Amino acid sequence: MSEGAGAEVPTATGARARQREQTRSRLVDAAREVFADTPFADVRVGDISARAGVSHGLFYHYFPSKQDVLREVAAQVYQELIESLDVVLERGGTTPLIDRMDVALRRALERHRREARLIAVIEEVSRYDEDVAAIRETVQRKETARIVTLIRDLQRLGRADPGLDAEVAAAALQAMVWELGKRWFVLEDIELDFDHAVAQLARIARNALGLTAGTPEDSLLR
Amino acid sequence: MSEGAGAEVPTATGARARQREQTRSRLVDAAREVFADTPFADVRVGDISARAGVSHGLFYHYFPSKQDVLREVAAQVYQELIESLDVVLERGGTTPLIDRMDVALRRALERHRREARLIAVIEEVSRYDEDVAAIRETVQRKETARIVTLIRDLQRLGRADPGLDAEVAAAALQAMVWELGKRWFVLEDIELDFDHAVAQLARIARNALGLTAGTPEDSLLR
Amino acid sequence: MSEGAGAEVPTATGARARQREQTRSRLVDAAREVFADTPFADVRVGDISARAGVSHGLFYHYFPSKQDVLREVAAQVYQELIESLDVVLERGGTTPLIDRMDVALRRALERHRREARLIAVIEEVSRYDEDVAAIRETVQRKETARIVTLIRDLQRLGRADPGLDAEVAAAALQAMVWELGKRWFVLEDIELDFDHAVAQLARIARNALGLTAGTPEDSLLR
Amino acid sequence: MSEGAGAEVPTATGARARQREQTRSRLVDAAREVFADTPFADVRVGDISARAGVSHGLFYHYFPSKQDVLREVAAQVYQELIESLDVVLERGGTTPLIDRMDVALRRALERHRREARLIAVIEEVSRYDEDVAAIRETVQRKETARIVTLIRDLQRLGRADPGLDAEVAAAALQAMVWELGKRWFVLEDIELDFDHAVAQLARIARNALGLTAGTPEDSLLR
DNA sequence: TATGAATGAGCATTCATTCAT
DNA sequence: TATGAATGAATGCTCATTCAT
Repeated sequence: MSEGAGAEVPTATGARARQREQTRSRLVDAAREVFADTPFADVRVGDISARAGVSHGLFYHYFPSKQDVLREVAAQVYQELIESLDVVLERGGTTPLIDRMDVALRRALERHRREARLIAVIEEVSRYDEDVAAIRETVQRKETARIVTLIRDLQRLGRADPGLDAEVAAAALQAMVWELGKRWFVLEDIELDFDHAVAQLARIARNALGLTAGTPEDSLLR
Repeated sequence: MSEGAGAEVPTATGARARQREQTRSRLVDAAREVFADTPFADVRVGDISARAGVSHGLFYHYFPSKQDVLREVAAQVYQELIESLDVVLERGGTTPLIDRMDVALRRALERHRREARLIAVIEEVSRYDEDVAAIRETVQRKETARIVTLIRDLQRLGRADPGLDAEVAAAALQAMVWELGKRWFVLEDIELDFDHAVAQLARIARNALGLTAGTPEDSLLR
Repeated sequence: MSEGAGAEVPTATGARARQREQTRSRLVDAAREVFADTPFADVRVGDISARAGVSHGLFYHYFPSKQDVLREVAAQVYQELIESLDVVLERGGTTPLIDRMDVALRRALERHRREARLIAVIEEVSRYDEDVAAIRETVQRKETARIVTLIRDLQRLGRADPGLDAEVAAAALQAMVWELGKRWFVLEDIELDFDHAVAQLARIARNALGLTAGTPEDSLLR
Repeated sequence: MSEGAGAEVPTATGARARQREQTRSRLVDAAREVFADTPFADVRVGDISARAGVSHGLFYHYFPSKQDVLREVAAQVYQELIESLDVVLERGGTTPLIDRMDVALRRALERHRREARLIAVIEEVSRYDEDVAAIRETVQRKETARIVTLIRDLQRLGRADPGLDAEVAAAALQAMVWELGKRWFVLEDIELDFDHAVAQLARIARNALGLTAGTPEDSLLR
């Protein structure tokens, strides 16, 4: 055999670790699906383990409780959320300053369309679970901060209404998107063509900030 | 009949009915308090009857289940919500057209400040209880319709951005208020001076709709 | 009807209270039986409620947990134990001083014969349940104190070995009885004729204390 | 065979056996510690293997169940117990007959002081585990028998109360020691100076048996 | 021999709901 | 109408035990 005998133990360990990681993700993935489908309080641990295809008891080798998986799911979902905005909103990105709000809006709504149900559950639980609350708050604050920076940059360039309190404006725009996401994709109160709605929201946002049209040189402003 | 005069029966019945009504509202009030304090799933029927000062079993003389009281509470809260806006937004009111958005915004936020926790619970439950969902949807649609009308009136008078889809704009502004209410008063992510925030939000809303300043005759536009 | 109408409410309440008390005792009695038969850790709440002939859930209307019924049982058993000795050992009783040890010994062993299994369980649980421990300790200390008094009285009259530390001697005699009770009636290591054994133990106890034979006047010593 | 010389196999096997024995005692030692600390029913196999520093599963290579280690522990503890008395009580020992009871008492109490918690657990379990019961019974019977012999020897020499049934007296004295041991060292009801208590118990025992003082020749009586 | 992932049975506990009084 | 005792279904969680590696 060409593989050294000593290598076997680490390999075995590696296999174990891999196996462990796999089972764990299977549980988290199952939890994501279940949480998206069922009111949090009605989710039984058995639903999750069943969907993951493992025994009931095994759940407890990986998570101490139902709330704990949700924490993991929340972290995951929010991570994805912020990553998808980071690219657009980060200073020094490739999107022209003046267009960033538009692009971010579309990205955010796309993401909400996909994860709206989970987001709603996370928000619900964050009302009484401190850990989940902390995760939610951290991510939302980070997102708000990005928007605040964008608005201030625009104000500094004379492109946005200087009378706006950037903090309030950022919170307001963010709130608009999150709540619309919920009504549109979870509560399904609203029926709109996606592209039309995004275009309109972009217009509303631009109006709200008092954005003035860009000039050719704007592409240089990052 | 050996029992007292026939006249007594209606009186007795009246007393009964009054008593009944009283107990019923005591239960609803107790429920409002409990729901505002406790995650819906954790509320036990016993909590409500205990707070109402009646026996556990009596609850079931009035409501078939926990969800049913919530329906009643939801109807109540939403009724109050819409009434407080109706005065402002109804056509033919005394508030000048151009100022209605401002006033409505303030009113709405005041109401949310007071009932934010209940609103959050109702929204949560409406995700899986059709009846509550129907109540919520009806009221919100009514509110949206009012805003749509206002925006269209403003557009017709050449005071608002004619490029806006009034439906989308109305939904967006409404979403902004409801979500800010939750973050501000329930999740307590946001700390803002109430008057400053209201003024800023009014400015944002005006910008968003592209409202142009009013002229003296505007006070005639209702 | 000769009974006043007003009397009905208290009667009804009385009936309720009686009913409640009855159910409670049924549970306690059932618990006594079960605990005597089954290792404490193996007792399921369901065993108790089943033997009491009530539903599983009803148990929890009366006791917060299995340990709590045991506390009640312990209190009961120990109360009976001490009462059966009190009559003999209390100063001013009718039993001549010199005979008290004999009588007490017989009484105690009779009681142990009847309740040995429960006593063993209580002792076991008192190793890790503070409340049960407190009950056991209180009663045993009281019993020891009685014996100490008896020995001191005998020493004062010159009837018992003055070189004995009454505290140690009392503890030793008490220990002898309790442990023999367990080996004889629970572990069933020992097979003895009851009366013969009691007579022998009385002789051993008298020897141990160095009791000198009584004179006719002794019947006056109480 | 490509693996080393044949001589290695026995050596390897020897090493294996040594290793096996080592792991086994590590488990037994760990069990002793755990059982002394934790109510038997609350001891999990995992506690023992964890304290032994081996994996959970490995436990089952050595013992079929928790009860089985306890059997081993019980055997060990009781073996130590009887050995420490054998030296004193065995006929033909070096201790003068008349002093044996004293010495045995002290030895026994020293042993109990050290192992009281384990003894209590073993006794508890022996109430429902036949194997443990057998171990306990065997040792205690052996101990009783030694005392019976001693008492009979003393009676034969006219040194002890001839009216005593040696069987009952032996059981009574043994019971006294075991139970005092538990109350003193496990339940901690009693607080006594060790030497004082031992001296007193010796006096009580001597009284109980009616032992008369020895003469110089007694040292010859063995 | 050693590991620890996986299984599944078992029990305590809670609580909505009913019903005799 | 009002009470609260009684029911029983539902589910979270633990842990002994097995087994693939």
